[in-house]
Amino acid sequence: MLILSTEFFQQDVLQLAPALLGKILVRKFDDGTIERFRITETEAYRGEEDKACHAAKGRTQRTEVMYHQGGKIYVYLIYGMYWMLNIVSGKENEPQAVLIRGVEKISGPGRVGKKLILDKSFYGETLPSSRIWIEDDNTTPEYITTPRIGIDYAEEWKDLEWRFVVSKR
DNA sequence: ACAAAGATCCGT
DNA sequence: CGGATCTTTGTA
Repeated sequence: MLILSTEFFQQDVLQLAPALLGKILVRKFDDGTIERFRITETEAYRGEEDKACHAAKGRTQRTEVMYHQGGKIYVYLIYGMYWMLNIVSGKENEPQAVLIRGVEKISGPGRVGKKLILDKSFYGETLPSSRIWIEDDNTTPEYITTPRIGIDYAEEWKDLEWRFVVSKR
């Protein structure tokens, strides 16, 4: 069992997104309880050219952390009620992030954020931190790729197969 | 200052 | 298929 270092997340998002499948997302809650969730579904968002990526709008207060070195957390509130968990990847000034879309027994990024009790205070937090980190137990599941979900507005970028899902067996 | 849309989920 | 619910962003 190994806790992934900050540097691990500095590889390109198209490498990191599938590499995170099978890894274990660990959350230590305020009451001291620790829970582990194996990652089953991720998506890659890459660069200002990617119309589906929030950084397509450039460097703003919200997207700032995506321009940092990989290893930080990017959270944002969507539809007024769901906190989406992303891991910033790549090098400085390469806006990228991996969206954690699902973990074992929990499908959907909104439900993941709810289960982990995320909020704005996680924005910019560096992995590993005292209350959230990712472990590797050398599980490398098989997976399939599909287009990303919920980005129909992204024109020619909407069909890229940048969603990675562990395949059942 | 205001309006519009959003990397979603749930109930009808 | 529509409502919930509020932040971010663009436009004036």
